[in-house]
Amino acid sequence: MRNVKIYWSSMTTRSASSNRNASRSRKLALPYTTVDVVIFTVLDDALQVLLVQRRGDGDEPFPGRWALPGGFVDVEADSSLEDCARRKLEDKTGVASPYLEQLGSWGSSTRDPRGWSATHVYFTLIPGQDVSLVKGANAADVAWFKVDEVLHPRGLAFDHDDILQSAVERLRGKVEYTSLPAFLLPEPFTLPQLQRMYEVVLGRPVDKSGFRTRMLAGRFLEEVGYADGESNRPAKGYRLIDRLSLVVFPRTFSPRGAD
Amino acid sequence: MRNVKIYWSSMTTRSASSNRNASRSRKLALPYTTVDVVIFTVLDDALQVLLVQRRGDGDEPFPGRWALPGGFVDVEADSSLEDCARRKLEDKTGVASPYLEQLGSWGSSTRDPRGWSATHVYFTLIPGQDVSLVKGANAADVAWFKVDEVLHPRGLAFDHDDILQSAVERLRGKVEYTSLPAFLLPEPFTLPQLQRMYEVVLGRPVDKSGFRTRMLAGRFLEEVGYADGESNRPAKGYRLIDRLSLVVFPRTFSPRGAD
DNA sequence: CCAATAGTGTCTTTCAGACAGTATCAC
DNA sequence: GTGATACTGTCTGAAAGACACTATTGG
Repeated sequence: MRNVKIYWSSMTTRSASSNRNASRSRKLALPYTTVDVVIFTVLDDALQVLLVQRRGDGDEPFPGRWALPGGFVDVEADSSLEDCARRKLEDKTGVASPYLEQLGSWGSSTRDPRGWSATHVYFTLIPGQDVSLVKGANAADVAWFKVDEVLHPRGLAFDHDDILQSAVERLRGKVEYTSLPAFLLPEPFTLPQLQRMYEVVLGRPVDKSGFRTRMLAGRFLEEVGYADGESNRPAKGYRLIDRLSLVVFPRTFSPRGAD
Repeated sequence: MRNVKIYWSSMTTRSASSNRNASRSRKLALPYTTVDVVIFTVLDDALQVLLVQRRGDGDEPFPGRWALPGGFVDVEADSSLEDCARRKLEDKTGVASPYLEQLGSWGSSTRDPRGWSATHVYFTLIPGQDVSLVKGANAADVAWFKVDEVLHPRGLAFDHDDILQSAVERLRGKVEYTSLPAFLLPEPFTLPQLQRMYEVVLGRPVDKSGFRTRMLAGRFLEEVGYADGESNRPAKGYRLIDRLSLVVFPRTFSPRGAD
């Protein structure tokens, strides 16, 4: 025998102030709304993440600390959350990545010292080579960091350690059964290169034969000439048939149900 | 050769107004922040979702239309997004469901006619029996609906059709390889009952033998006596060892890689 | 005995994992 | 030829799918 409130509790409270279209001058305090982007790449055979150093002066929280790129939603400029995320990604990297996935949202009264805030987090994978140029042409406050070194010891601004942790788990999880790592390579790429991406992200070797079978069975790659080899047998070049969508394999790479 | 902005664009704009802890009286407009909950159950051998009818009077948008339960984050009362979702769930159902998963967030300038808004969506599964009492004790504006009938024709308020669609896809997807449907049953339950939950959600029959092997191999159930049968062999009763966490099976139920 | 549902055994097919073998380049 | 890397073939073992079989209740 429980009781049930009939109307939306907050809704009711809110409409009691009887201003419908006014988005300013209200009674109820609104949380801050931000968007952050976790940008992964593989450089130097290591999984890396793009971080931005917060300003050391002024009155902003976490001065001088490194953080995920992101910021407040701009009601005038951003038409949607994904739109906002895409712009932040392009601002920092110059890359208009087609693949952008929502990771989740984090919101609480304590995560930002300025007040109640909620952030919508997206993540993406981009080819590292494309961006190194940008980084070189810039100052020290945008940089790639090896994920493992960022996570211990933890030290990012806000709750970005938690967010990054989640992103890495999601990434490693999905790599087991999707074609995600293909987004880490510039096209055209070879199967051995792609295999390397899987190995770097997963942190373990992958069998060559099984790997090739799987990739080709996925029907998401199309041949496009040969890569110019170094001094051995040249590998076939491939590119994604559809650079937007992800292929899901029917099984994971190695069933971990070993007990 | 791309260019890179050094500072967070929105952040900069914002701090230019030079008020750090003030959460009111600013220049920048803030989006509305809401939380919605997709509450699933199985009743009458059908997957159902809890909906709330919006008020027909007043100046609120989508009067009289059905919507997912949810509403504005209350900065005073809610300490976090999940906290907020849990309260809304309990308000509507009286159930303090241990399992609550974040589905994603939807935010844009157009989804709410009152202005830029972003909603954080959670979803949960609860035993239908527990709640039917509550519904009986109440008026007509909280009710269960068969998911299939809600989705076509679509007709929910806001973008709740899209959200529900996503929730159903996520649910069906995860049911293939997790123990999710166990949350649809009151404890103790039997394996045949659990199998039924899988079949209802997936919309197809599941092999008995394989099903039992899988569930028992998952080591997430513990025996607890026998169910009092009707007029045939009584089944063993089980309950979840850990009512909070989900078990992930190494493979999906039926590899859909059939082309 | 029968009906009905719970639970098990067994065969087959499929497929990942392992690894050995072959192919094609530079020198 | 050698060395190096790309690519393929084959065997094996584990597990899912299908389905027949046994078990335990009430009447």
